[in-house]
Amino acid sequence: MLTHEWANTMRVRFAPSPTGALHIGGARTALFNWLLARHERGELVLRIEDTDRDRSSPENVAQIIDSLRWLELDWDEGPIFQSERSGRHQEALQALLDSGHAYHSNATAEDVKAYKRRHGAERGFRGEPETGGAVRLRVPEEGATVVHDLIRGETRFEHLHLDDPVIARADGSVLYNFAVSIDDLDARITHVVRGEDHLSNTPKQLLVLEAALAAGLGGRAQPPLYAHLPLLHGPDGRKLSKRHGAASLAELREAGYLPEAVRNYLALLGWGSGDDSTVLSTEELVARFELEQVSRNPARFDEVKLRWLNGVYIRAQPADQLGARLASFLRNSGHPEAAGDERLQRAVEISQEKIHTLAEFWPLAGALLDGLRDDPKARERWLGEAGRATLADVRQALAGAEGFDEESVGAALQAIAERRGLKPGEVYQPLRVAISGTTVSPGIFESVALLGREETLRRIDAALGAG
RNA sequence: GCCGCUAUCGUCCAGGGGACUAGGACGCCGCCCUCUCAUGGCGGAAACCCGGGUUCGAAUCCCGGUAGCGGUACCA
Repeated sequence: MLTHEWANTMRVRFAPSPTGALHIGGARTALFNWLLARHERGELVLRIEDTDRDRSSPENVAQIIDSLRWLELDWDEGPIFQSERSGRHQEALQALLDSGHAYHSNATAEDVKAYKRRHGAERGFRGEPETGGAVRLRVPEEGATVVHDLIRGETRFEHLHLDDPVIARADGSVLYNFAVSIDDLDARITHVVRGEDHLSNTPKQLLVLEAALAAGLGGRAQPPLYAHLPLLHGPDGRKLSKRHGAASLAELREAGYLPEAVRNYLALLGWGSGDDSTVLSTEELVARFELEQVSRNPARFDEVKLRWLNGVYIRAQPADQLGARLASFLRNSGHPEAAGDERLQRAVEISQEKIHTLAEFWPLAGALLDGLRDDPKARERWLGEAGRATLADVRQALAGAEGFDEESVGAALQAIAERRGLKPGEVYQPLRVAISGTTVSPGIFESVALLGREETLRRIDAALGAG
């Protein structure tokens, strides 16, 4: 990775705007910056771009930081709040005004349109210096600004096509393209890694940077190198939004995804490991991550694949760790009593290979911890006359079983199937419905053993008496 | 409209002039395992956007078209 001669350490930044929750796209950008910084032993700066006073809120800031923490991404500096840097911004703005790189302009959006109608649609707006109004950056008439993008190669923007951009409002407050440039300069950022939607902004920022440097701002610093990441889309190919599936990190968390699985999955969106491997620990991701391997194509967020990957991580982790995570998940998702249940750990163990997300645990095994589920179809199908007859046998066998662990339960039930000449399922399904209320549960022997003899018989009796 | 980016299985990622009868993963289909649901194993269907050009040879390089996306704010 090339480093600037003016800096011996790579410095990258993640700069979310607190106008909403942290989106999956934003999280991917954060992750890529984090991976890059860790891979290159560089530094990551967190900056909150809150210059849009109307849409930014402290709640959103807290939410974003909370999401980053949940994803277990850390940073070396910040959060720096852009809004707290207005003094510096004013100073820089004045310097550009003084040096003639910027000028006051009262031109409105309508004036710009009219200008283009006169000069041709492809011709950028150029204003005349006035006494008041907004501040525009003076774009050089000749030449072009070339973005040497680390992912896309060179992209050339002819100055002819660029409007003189407004960099400060009439009230003096600065705008995004200006604040970003000055902040990157001051923070001595060496590499800007962000979404492709910023590619078109880059020449403006480069122009601000050049003007600032020419005006004596920034000391020995130089403009950063840029890398524009392909955008992330929803499953339908359209922009990611709340309308389809989980769109924010918070929703992913509530859906029971594990942060390490989310990191793994997100890393695969727009980046290839180089050797076709898909399951990569965070350590491996850090070791392998290269900006050069980042794809230029937009990617779709596919929750189905995330779910599969999440299942891989769920199965791979130690059962006691999964138990602890499930306890905390249940506590936060409306089942605090189950979180404290001493049988939870065992219930988790017998469910581990059957669930893909933390949220899938409760529907599968919750009946073992609290009460019966209500599934009329299941009762109708399995607790009819034949089912109840079988169940009566099952009751007797279980009541008289030697012990009540998985093995003895299994032995007792198998004996019934043989004696009555039934297929295993014909014995197990009535029992499953009797003890859980539904047709889906962890393994029947394990489930019965977990319930214990007393509770199992109680539930069987209820089923036998019900019809 | 103008400016820009992108284009390989349904999706993600490989392949970057001959090793391509285009590889891996998810998903899908079939079979096996099996007490439900899963897991696991085996097998299968499935793609180089279109048209020109360069070349002995193009998925790969060039041009054009088309499509998708982004920008075009006194938003970020």
